[in-house]
Amino acid sequence: MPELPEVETVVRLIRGPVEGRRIVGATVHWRRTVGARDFEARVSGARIARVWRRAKYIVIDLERRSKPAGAIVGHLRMTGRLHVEARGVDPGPYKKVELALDDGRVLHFVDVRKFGRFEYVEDAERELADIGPEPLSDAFTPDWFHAALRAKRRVLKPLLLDQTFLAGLGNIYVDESLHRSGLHPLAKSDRVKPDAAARLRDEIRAVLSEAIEREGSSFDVFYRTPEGNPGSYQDQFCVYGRDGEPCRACGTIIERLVVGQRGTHVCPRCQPRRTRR
DNA sequence: ATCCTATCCTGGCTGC
DNA sequence: TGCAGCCAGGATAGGA
Repeated sequence: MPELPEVETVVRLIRGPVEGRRIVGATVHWRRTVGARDFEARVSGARIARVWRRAKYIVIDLERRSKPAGAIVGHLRMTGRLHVEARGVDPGPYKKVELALDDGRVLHFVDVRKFGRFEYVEDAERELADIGPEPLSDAFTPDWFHAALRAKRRVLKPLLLDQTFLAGLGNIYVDESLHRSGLHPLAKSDRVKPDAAARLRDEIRAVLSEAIEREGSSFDVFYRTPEGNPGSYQDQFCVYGRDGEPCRACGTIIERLVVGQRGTHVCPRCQPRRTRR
């Protein structure tokens, strides 16, 4: 659901309203969302220095007296939302945390379910140290990718979903990237040839970039940008959620299977189980 | 090392 | 129409 493009969209739209603001008060409506009992004390009075993204995490760097003072690390999981509203706006029954800002506005963390997290940490870099490279960064080179795939002996799709291997991909964008590269989700990672790895790397970057341009994907009521708008990348889906419909590339009916307990969508013609020749 | 299952949650869908 | 039951999904823990 919220994967890299959706989280990136949230970060970009939250950044303007909150960077530079001071948190003048914190209200926790659901304790498990923030974990620690002292969340309110840790964040109250701090200034928001920077908002950034790592994988699917939203990081809000804090400072006190111009010195780093920990961070808030948020994760939307499936249904979390972050948005800034004028004081007095009721975010509805699923509100979990709210941060009052010094301009009178309020940053809301809302979640229909209770999987999302919005926690204070001393050292965000350390907390996120085990995550793999950012697919849109220069570190994600074809050579690195091919070597990394070969070093693992895993089924391709679950490996791509593994955040310690590569950051930010979720069910939707993995299915789309695999389709565009002509690779089957059940392929073994160590059997992916250098040119196929390079192709997959390019398609991952293209899919993510295009999805960011379109402010992510919305196909149910859950994901909305902080401004309340749906994304539009769902209109570009080639396979995700299209089982039973014809492949846009070849007309073959898209199939749904389960890989690593995840609903998985493939075109059996574009993504042959065994590599041709 | 890798894989599999359960857990957390709730709205929405399916089938009777 | 009403309702029970199932499913989706990201991350993580624990077991095989």
